[in-house]
Amino acid sequence: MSRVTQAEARANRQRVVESASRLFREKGVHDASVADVMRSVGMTQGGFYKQFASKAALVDEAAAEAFSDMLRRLAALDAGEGGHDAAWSSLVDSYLSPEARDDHGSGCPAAGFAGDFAREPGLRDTYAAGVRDMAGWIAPGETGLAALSTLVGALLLARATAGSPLSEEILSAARKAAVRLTERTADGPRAGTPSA
Amino acid sequence: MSRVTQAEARANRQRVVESASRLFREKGVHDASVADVMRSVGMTQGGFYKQFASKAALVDEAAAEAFSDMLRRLAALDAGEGGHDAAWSSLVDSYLSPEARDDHGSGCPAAGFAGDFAREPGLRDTYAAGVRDMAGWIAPGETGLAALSTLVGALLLARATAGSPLSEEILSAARKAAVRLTERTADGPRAGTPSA
DNA sequence: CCCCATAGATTACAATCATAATCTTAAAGA
DNA sequence: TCTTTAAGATTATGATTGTAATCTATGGGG
Repeated sequence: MSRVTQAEARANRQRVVESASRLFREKGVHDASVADVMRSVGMTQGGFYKQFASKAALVDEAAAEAFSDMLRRLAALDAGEGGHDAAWSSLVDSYLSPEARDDHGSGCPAAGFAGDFAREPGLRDTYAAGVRDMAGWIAPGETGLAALSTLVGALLLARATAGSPLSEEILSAARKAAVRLTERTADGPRAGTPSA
Repeated sequence: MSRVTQAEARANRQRVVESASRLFREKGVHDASVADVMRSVGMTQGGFYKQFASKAALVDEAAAEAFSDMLRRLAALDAGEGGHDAAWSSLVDSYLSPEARDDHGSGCPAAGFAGDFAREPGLRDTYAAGVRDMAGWIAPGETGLAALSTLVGALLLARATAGSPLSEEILSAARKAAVRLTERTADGPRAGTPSA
């Protein structure tokens, strides 16, 4: 069986990207094979290279998809009551929750792809753009970058120590620290002010 | 050629563990094969399973080795002038330097192994113990855990965005934030005080 | 000095992988 | 309707992997 509508083919391609974005975060880029990804959408690996130049190209698209998904969620948080401060506080709580720690598949792409992009030059632009956007949402300038670092580091440490009581301690400690990092400093105008 | 002194064999085993601890951090656990590790110490994969039960067992030993190495370096920092505060400040600067970002091989095991241990239950005890020790060195209680999260997150983000100017921005922002996290709070006794 | 336990070499194995050529069939264009 | 084109299936390829059996020769204990 084969040959579907152009519209169906485009939808299939999109389903591949979306499923890949989950699988790559869940099992890791290396442990999710092309065949795994295709099978997860009910297809065989046959048509893969008709749609993607290589697995690396799919990784790139999957990361982009995951980041844009995350940014959509962040924008939705802003629409709630309490403005951005409340949205940020809410993000910290959900980002560093035990549920988010255990759910690798739909978690933060900055954390989920960090290990895989660290050794792969060439397609880091997508990742860097996503990180910049996420940090920018948190707070402008250095504050956002520092707070995002804390979130990502705590999530990864909590995942790698899951099962130990230390894992929850890390989440709890980082929750407080992240909020503290975005509070106004006593001796400055705003914590988020760009540096010199 | 084969059969060496018991002492030589023990030394060879140790060299394997040490080389593995570098290689696993440098290329990733998945991309450093057993044959790679053995070849890196001038041997073939033949004798590997005479010394280790599995690759996972070597990963465990390699991580333990990397952590004890890191802790030795931390202890050495404390021996310098200025006491622990100066040691901590010095660690932040070196930990979040561009050199440390680019040198995956001898870098922090909490960061280098984070991705690999996140999906591998069973041998997380070694990793958790190492993380606890490192955080404890930084500061007691939640402060140490939060500061370590910031360091690890920033290092991983900086690595995954290396080549982009964002990478240096992350390092710089996190350097300031890490120090700030360990400063005494204005409205509390000590930042590092254990929580409720 | 002799026997044997064993470190390490050689070789083999069964999986799994990314990639690709080939085939089939139905959609798209005329 | 008829031809072209491409989506997806089937199958193949060559490399790499973790693991392991087998071989060897040499230290170490007697």
